[in-house]
Amino acid sequence: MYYVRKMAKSLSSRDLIPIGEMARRTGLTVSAIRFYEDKGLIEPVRTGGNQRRFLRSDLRRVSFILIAQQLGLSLGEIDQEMRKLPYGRTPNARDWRAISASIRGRIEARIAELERTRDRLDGCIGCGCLSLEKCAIYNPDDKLASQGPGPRQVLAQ
Amino acid sequence: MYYVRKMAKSLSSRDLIPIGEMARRTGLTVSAIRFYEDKGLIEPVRTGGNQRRFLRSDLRRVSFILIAQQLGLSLGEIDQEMRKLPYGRTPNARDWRAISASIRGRIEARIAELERTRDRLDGCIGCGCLSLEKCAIYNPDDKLASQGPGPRQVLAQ
DNA sequence: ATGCAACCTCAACCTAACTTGAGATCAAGC
DNA sequence: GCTTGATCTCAAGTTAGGTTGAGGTTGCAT
Repeated sequence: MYYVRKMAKSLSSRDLIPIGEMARRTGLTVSAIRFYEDKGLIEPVRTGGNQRRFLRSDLRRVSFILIAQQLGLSLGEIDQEMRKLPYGRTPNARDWRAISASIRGRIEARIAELERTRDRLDGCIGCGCLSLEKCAIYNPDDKLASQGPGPRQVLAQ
Repeated sequence: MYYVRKMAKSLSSRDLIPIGEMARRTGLTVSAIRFYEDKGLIEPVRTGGNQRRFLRSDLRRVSFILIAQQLGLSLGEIDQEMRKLPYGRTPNARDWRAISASIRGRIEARIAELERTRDRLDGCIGCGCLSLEKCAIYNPDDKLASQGPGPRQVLAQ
């Protein structure tokens, strides 16, 4: 009897992490962690009293979220990356290498885009046209490539 | 008399632009133009019947907004840049050169930041640690440099 | 067995940059 | 003068990534 009670205590305190401790250990706020659960990024178990308990692997999962966020991915994109893994597994070192490589592509692309903008801006500084019709910055390469909210097309002046 | 009427007509139809035409000529929606006015970025005059009428210089002003937005400035930052100009003048070619130079700085900085991240990621691909404690991406240079909403500090795993 | 910190849910609020809709008015051609 | 399209205001909705607060419950140590 004593033995069983001890086992039970050991299991719950060593491997089931309450949300406050998760917050302390990840640097997130409690509300942010709940928010991520809401978005389906983590799925803690619950105690009989309905309190969240996280597994150690959730720390790894949260680490992944934070790092990917740092790399500029939205929570939606992060969710997608994690769901690519078989059985919704928490990413391990091998997965991380694969995902990192794909993220590297995004970074490269973003850098290239900014470099193009910078070069166009250099040409533009001498020009000072401020005409949407002619501006190389406002009219990058593709005309009318419209997506999402925001300015749609270009004519002006 | 005839002369005066002609002048008046010439003035209003050539130089006072209704919001719909502004929209057509800038590619913005009517609601976006009203929104920019709301934010203080443009200040059209009004007709007796309370309709907005824009000056030709407002086309230039809107061009500036759109180009600066393309360069990654928020509407607030754009407003600040425009208010730097004496008498709230619409930016001309000389102003544009000054502002462009300052914007170029931001772009350079952003590129440098992404390059650092990319290089850290390269180191990280081989590591696969996924530990917030050690991760070079999540722990760039400065610890606890917290600003705005979002993750605050780092400990984990 | 009790006190209190930690936890729970749900709703509302926040910024940015707009859009959408309702209900009313204006301007211009015929 | 009438119709019709363009405009007007004002309120509410949208997405992302959360925060804040109210009001209520749990869990653990003493």
